[in-house]
Amino acid sequence: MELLSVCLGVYYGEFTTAAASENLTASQGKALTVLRRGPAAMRTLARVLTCDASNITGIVDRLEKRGLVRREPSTSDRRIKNVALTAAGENVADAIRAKMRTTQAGLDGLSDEERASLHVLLERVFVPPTGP
Amino acid sequence: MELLSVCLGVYYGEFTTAAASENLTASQGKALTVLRRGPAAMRTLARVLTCDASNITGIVDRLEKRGLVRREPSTSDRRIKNVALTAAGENVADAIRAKMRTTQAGLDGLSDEERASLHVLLERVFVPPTGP
DNA sequence: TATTGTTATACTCTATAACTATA
DNA sequence: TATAGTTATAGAGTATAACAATA
Repeated sequence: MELLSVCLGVYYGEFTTAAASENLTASQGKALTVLRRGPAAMRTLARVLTCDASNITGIVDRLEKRGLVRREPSTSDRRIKNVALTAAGENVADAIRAKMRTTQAGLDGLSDEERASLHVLLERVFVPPTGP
Repeated sequence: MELLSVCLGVYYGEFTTAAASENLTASQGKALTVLRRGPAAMRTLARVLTCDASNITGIVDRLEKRGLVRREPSTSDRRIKNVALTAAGENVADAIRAKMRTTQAGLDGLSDEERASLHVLLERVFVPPTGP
């Protein structure tokens, strides 16, 4: 428990620093990281970032003002706005990922077998089994 | 890397919820958790919470107003104020810890051997070797 | 001179509540 | 009626810069 807290603190600290080096807050960096997988509705973004939907407006506002994301109307539901990374946003998201050096180096220091083992153990601790 | 981010989210979310159930923010809860190990100077607290020293004033102010911590002058250096948990603060810190049920249950689900293995792997990834 | 804690300031994140436009 | 996004608001966290007291 203690060690988990320390490790996750290191990880979060490194992510915050990486985001800051691109002049982004941790929340903004996290939003870009999420959008790296593909566009998402404002509501979806709120759920993934585990914050109230009203907060997303401001976060996306600031990212959009810097040209890192854009809002696109949904074709199927006119209430929905999808947020997508711009080319500049993709570059920044990639840059943040690349700057997670300590964590990445630590992972690279493990053998494939050890990495797989860590993966399994972390999943068992943190990813709750989906009941029927 | 991806999984680490998920684990961090789960752990941090659970901690935030546990702190909120005691009407505390995550930062306040973290401060109590740190002080559980013993009193610390304002400056030390800032370093552990990885934030600027100026922020600690407000965080400790709010905790002190609720009677969870107290400021004590250092006997050896009159510039220093040590922050210590009150009895009430200890109770709240214990309550937060007890409410980290999902994480604790996940850890309890591992065998002693698996837990030891996880410990070793996490240390290798996150705790950098101290060079000479 | 350097360090500790504080204050003042500005920005961001956060939840709540109320609003609009759609469904 | 219910949902998606927005706005307004208030409280909290955050870094920066400047300050008084002490080392």
